[in-house]
Amino acid sequence: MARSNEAEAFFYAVYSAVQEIPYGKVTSYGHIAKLVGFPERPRQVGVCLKHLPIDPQARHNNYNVPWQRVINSKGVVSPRSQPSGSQIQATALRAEGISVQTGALGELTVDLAEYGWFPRVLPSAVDEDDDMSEQ
DNA sequence: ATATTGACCTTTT
DNA sequence: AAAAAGGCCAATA
Repeated sequence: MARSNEAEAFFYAVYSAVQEIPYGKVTSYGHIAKLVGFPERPRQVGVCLKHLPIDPQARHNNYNVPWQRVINSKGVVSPRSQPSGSQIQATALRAEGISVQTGALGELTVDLAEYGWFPRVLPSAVDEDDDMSEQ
């Protein structure tokens, strides 16, 4: 089964990375992509998560994967196809104590400064370099 | 079989 | 400052 060994590895890597997200924290698709070693493929991360809770035995599904903790880089829950889906995700996030604000257009925004989880991947890129613009 | 879409991100106007 | 374009590749049409 599976498509290719490469694709399967990517799926599993993504699921593992998502499982690393602490409870009550969120991260972005792009960061997950970086963690698995493919910073240029954030969209495929979404493809992987889309497969998750739908079919229990369709593909490498894993109910232990907290897909809800993955949002886009703007700190907004991805609207996805149906508006209800984002609401479900927002509800799940609130259940973890994450504050999700609803915009006028139904945009579900999360404060990345508070709930964002972005561990640095690079081994030794910057050490004593003080970042002054952080917020 | 080819063509378009999409739970996105970065770089470039 | 905001908007457009490019890129990526599995899944769907």
